[in-house]
Amino acid sequence: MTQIPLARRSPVQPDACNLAKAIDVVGDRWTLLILRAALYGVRRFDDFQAELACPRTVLSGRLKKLVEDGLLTKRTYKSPGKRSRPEYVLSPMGLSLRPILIGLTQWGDAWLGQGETPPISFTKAGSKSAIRAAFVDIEGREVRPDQIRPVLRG
Amino acid sequence: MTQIPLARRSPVQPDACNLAKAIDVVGDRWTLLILRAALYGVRRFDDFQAELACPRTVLSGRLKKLVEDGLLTKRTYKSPGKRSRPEYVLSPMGLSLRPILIGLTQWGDAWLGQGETPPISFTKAGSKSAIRAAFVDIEGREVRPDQIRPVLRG
DNA sequence: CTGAATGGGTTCGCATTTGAAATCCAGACT
DNA sequence: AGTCTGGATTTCAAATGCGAACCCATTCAG
Repeated sequence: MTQIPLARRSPVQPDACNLAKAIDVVGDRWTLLILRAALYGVRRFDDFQAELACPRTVLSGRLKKLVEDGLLTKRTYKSPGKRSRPEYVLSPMGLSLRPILIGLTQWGDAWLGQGETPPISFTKAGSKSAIRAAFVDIEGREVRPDQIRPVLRG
Repeated sequence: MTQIPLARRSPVQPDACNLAKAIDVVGDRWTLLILRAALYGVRRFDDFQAELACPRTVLSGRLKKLVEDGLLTKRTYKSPGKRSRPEYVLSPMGLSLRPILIGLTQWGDAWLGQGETPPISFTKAGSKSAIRAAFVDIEGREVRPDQIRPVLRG
């Protein structure tokens, strides 16, 4: 197992680090739960609310921030015979978080699932064997975790 | 671009979902920032504090929770001529979050980096070309995002 | 033309969490 | 004995969170 050498500070200041910026955008419980629901296709205010069981104030605030940050797009839908309503759909920026949330799901399956079969898993279309989050080189071949090396700019 | 079909509810109840459980464990700004630092090798209370600039109360609480949840291991170190101190090192459970945080870093590079060269990137040992987070099938070959299919248990 | 129903919020009051600073504590060094 | 230092807890104001109630516009039913 990779042992990480002791460091007094991280090599990149948090405020210059895109990971820290990403954490500012998605590093919040409700925000992550909203994105989880959105990736499953939930789009409407009341559906989010039923799904998350969170205060409407919080939901309203988080949706607004997600739209401002560009992860969700607010647009209008209209079912026939009903008035038009806003719905919140994932933008490309939001959609591209999918691998990360699937990775986190699988991490949860491995460490928090108490040995039970995961309720949901992922396969390649047309295949039955499971896929997993990993790293690949430029040619799409897997790179094992102990082969990963950080490189600082400069 | 994959368009996700409308759903009123997600296919897995949040409290049965390992993603939701994972979010309960790591879905917090300070927790994520602590893990970020830990993955770069930070281990000691004051080093975390200098790195994060967060209240010591909050840091103390988060470290305790991370130990309880099993992501960090509290152990003792002793520099010669100094008294022994606790340090917080990543457990295997914590280490296995690395791909996810690297993935999130690259997501931030892509969407929040304002076109600048990322301050840190990752390569395969002995190679110069960058690696990226992706999905692989059982044989370690990449699976494109639009090929991913969720499968419910049952 | 009312009146209720529905979806999508906002307002309000209170409880919890957070932040910043001060304090505490144990062991090593002088 | 006194001081320094890393690792925390205490204190209290300020921010954020929660839940419930309320508001608003539209549509449908009578």
